[in-house]
Parts: sequence; C-alpha cells; structure tokens
Amino acid sequence: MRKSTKTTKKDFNKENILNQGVMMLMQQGYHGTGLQKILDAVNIPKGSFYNYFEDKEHFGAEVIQYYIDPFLKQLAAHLSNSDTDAIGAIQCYFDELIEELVRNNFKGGCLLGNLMGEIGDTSDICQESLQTAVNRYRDLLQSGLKKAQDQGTVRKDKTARSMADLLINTWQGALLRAKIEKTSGPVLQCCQELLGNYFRP
Amino acid sequence: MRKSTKTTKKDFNKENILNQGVMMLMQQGYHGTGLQKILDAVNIPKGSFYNYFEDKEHFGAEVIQYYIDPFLKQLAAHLSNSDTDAIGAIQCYFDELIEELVRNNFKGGCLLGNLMGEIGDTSDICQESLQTAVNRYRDLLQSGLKKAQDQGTVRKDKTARSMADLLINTWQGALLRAKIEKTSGPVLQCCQELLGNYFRP
DNA sequence: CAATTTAAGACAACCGGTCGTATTATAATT
DNA sequence: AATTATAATACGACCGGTTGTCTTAAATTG
Repeated sequence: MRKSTKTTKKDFNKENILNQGVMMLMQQGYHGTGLQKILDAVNIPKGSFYNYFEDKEHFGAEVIQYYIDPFLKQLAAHLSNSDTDAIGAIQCYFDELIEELVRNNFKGGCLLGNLMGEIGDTSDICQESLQTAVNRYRDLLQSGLKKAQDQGTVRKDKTARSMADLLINTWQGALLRAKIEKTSGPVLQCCQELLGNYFRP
Repeated sequence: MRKSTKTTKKDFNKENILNQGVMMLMQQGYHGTGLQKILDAVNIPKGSFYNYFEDKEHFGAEVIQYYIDPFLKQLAAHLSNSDTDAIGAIQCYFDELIEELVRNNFKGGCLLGNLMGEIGDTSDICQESLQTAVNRYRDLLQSGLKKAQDQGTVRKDKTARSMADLLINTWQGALLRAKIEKTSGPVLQCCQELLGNYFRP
C-alpha cells in the first residue's frame, strides 16, 4: 500500500481532534476552549497534541479549513443538481442551513463568523485561514449567482461577486442576531430580502 | 453637596475599569482578556474589582451597555440635527463610523458583534445585555428610518423596523469582513447597497 | 538495533475568585 | 459637638484549577 494513501492511526487521531475542535471552538470560542478539554473528549493524551499540530494557533487555522469544507461540498452539490436552477439551488442550500440552525437551537452559529470576531485581528495565522475560507465560500457563491444571471433569474446590473459578498456579510450578521435572540427571523429575513427581492431582476 | 450627585472615588474607579474593559474586550475578546490585565492598566488592585462588580460575567454585561451608549448618543445627535434629512443623518453617522474604523486600521470592530459571536450563547447574563443593547440600537435606527419614510426619501412598502434590522445585521457582518481583510470595502458596500439603493423608494 | 513516533508528566504562567484585614466614611450616642 | 459604634470600601496575598508548551522516556517501527 502506498504511503501517501494509507490511513494511519495518526491520521485517525488527527481527524478526531479536528472534529472535536470544530464543535468546541464553535460553541465556546477559541480562548474559551482549552486543549485539554478537546483532547479529553477524544481520549488522546495531552502530550500527543504536539505530534499532530505545531501549536494551538496553527490548530485553529486547520480547524477553520476543516470546518468550511463540508459547506462548500454541500453548496456545490446543490449547484450541480440539474433539477433546480441556480437561484433555487442557493435558496435550497440556505434553507438547509436554517433547518440545521433551528435543530441546534441556534447554538454555535458559524465558526467563521465567531472566530472573525474573536481572533480575526489578533492571530495572523488564523486571520489568513479565515480569509481563504471566506474567499473560497464567496467564489463558489459567486459562480452560482453568475449562473443565475445567465438563467435570467438574477439582476445583471450588479456583479455576481458583489452580491455574493453582500449575501455572506448579511448572513453572518443575521446569524449573530439569531444566536442571541434564539429566533430564525434574522436569517429568514436575510434570504428573503436578498435572494427573494434585492437580487432579482 | 447632595449625596446623589457627588462624584466618589468609587465611581471614578469604576468608570476607569469600564473604559479599559471596553478597549480590551473589543481587542482581545472576553476569554482572551484577564481581569488582572484590565486592572493593571488602570492601577487598581485585584481585590478591589469585586467591590465594583459581582463577577466577570456581570462586568461584561455592564461593559456592553457602557460601550453602546456613546453610539446611541452620536446617532441621536445626527438625527436631531435639523440641517440634514433623516436618511442623510443616518448616512453621515455611518460615514463617521467608517472613518473611525479606518483610523484604527480595522482593529477591534464592534464589541457587540464580537461578543455575540464569542459568548452570545454561553453567558445568559451577557446575552441579555447584548439583546437590550442591540434592541436600543435598532429602535433608534428604526425611528430615523420612519422619519425618512415620512420625508419621502425611503420606501414605504417595507417597515422601518425590518429595514433597521437588516441594516444592523449587514453592518455587523460587513464589520467582520472588514476586520479580516483590512479594507473598508465591505462596510462601504453595506451603506451603499442598503442606504443608497435598496431602501430607496 | 537504530530511528522515529507517541505519550506521560513537569513546567511556569495565568485564570477567576476569596479571604482577612486595613482604612475610610457614615451613623448613633452621649 | 465630640466621641463612639457601625458600615462600607480598599487592598494584596492567596486559593485551587487550568492554560499552552516543553522535556524526556517509552513504545513502535523499519
């Protein structure tokens, strides 16, 4: 078996730590989550942590990418679904996010938004990771909106990129509001006003 | 001198702690800021803290209100300025915020947004404080938008309240983006798209 | 057996919070 | 008005626990 494809115990442990890290960093924040707690939860001794990660900061940066990947895959899946048009796919995607949010009683919200606020300007390493994560997200959303423009369901007098940016920003702000008010109102409004009204031709 | 108006040393110290707390909580977050650091900065011994505040959580809740007050006053001042119409006053207010943001090189952002993300769902006491702070902000913005509606500069087919909510949310999200990208682009876009376009009749 | 990976525990620094006790201010009593 | 009694505030040492990181030895591997 080739070395590069073999699933080692090391990879398995590292993934466990990342998974737990996503959950706990989202719920309790970066400084609010100790490495000990993460490692206890996955039964990996503290001394082992530094075999997998350089330090907490680099770990945070990896968690960010590990977190955003599934969202990109989920959105991409919707966009490549030929049954619905692009704007419908995007709406459907956000509906799923809202469902999940309600299911979790608005706990956590979005790791990207939370970490942008908490350490977005104090950790260079995490800042860079946040930038690329958000940019990848924006690029995918932009491609979807471009497709919708071509399909005539989205206005063409604004660039797909600017609309993608606006959507991401409003979504993040709405998530924060939903979190402290425990209501889906803000996120519903975000989708309705932008995807349903403002972005329409 | 009447008892209720006398400025005691206690009030002076408490204000100093609150001021320093606003700065440090905004820059380093709630869990990233130790009480010791705050107190060292204003030269007040550790043991004195608990004469002024019940604990760190209640202190955080007070910091939130202490932080938002000047913003409300600033916006209210613009709105009561009879030289400009309401929508102009709001735009002028946000322009000032952007100026300040650039002056600080996008460090910190908004304490409300940062704390909503970090402890908005883990501290009941701070969550409540965040709710009332945001609501007070929204109410004031709503009254300004209502005035603008009456003046015919803002569309009337949406409620002033829903527009105020949307503006706040987009603004918060844009602040996060501006923070990690060190650009005023997001906040400029927020004002331009909403105040300049979407809210217009 | 040599080389590399994993893990156990030590480490100093720091966390939020408590304690008893000075010090000061207010109230009560002579 | 002077003195005493009571309360409020100021303070720094100290608590148990936790932080992120490092050193070093054991286990595993080739």
